[in-house]
Amino acid sequence: MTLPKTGAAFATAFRSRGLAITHQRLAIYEAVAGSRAHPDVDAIYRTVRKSLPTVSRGTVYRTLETLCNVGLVADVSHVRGTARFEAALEPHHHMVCLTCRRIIDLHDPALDGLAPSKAAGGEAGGFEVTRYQIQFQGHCGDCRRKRPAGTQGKRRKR
Amino acid sequence: MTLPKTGAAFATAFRSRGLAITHQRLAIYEAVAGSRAHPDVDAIYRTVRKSLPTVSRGTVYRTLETLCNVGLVADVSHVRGTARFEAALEPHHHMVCLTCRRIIDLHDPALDGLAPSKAAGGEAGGFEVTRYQIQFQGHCGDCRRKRPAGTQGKRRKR
DNA sequence: ATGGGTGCAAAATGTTTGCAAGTCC
DNA sequence: GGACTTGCAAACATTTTGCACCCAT
Repeated sequence: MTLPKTGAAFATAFRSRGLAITHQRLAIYEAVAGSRAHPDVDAIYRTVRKSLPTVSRGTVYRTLETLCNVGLVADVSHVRGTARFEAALEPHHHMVCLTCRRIIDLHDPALDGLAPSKAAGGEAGGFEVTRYQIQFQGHCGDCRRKRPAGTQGKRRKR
Repeated sequence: MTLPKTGAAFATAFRSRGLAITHQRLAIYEAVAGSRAHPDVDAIYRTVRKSLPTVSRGTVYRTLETLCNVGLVADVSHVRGTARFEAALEPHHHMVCLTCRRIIDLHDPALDGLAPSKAAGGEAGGFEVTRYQIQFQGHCGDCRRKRPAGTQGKRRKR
């Protein structure tokens, strides 16, 4: 689970869910897995076009959603959708409910003062941290009460 | 700096930058400051319409950008813009360059195992954390070398 | 063969922008 | 009065969707 999934892992993830393995899906997955740049849809689209000149953007969108659902790919910006705002008070963190998209403020002194250790960030060289923010994702009390549990929604609408 | 800015702080922030204080700006700021729900543009627009029935969405967008720039309001989802993806490896964190928008992976064991302390989240009641992700924001080595320093860009394009 | 997947194009969202008119200092 | 703001509408960018055809299983 540490390095890029092999084609085998890819095939397994799909077969076990009854999803077809297509050239497009493979190519799109490889485009993401082969980049360290956290590419956006357009970058992925352009990359895939090189090997499959006829793919459409629609397929890229649909496939990325599928890949996210099967857990092979992740959307980096975990709070997606329309922009959301808050009054700028002192820095704090957020708990994001994956079911109802509610965002709950979290002020917790225990989480202050973190910093990436020098050793860690390979490419971190010279990165100057202005501030940071933690997003705890999960399910809020309300939603857990409503839905049994583990009954996760699909990818949220943008 | 702890509780919602007063009208005075609002006026100061604007005057000191030569920005006009208008009904719209005040109402929009109050709509954000008066909500704990991290409202999106549309929610803010609808709230403001109650007192200023003629405001336009354009003004809401522009004003929110202005408020972000003067530091009175913050965009909750700090990694905004188009959706960006990565292969799902083990959980890790990100350093986001505010200048060039580059996202750098950060694997740092020292940052694992965090959890919101029970005491903290007032509304946290029953929130079940599935995972979490830290975003360190700042400026990457490359950008710091190029621009003197403190020369921050405006709000990034969506 | 057959049902899910793809390509294409249109539609739906969300956000930005140009410009004339209005407002704040 | 002059510069900054607003409202409006059009332009843009991004993402979603309907539908006919195609291809993995």
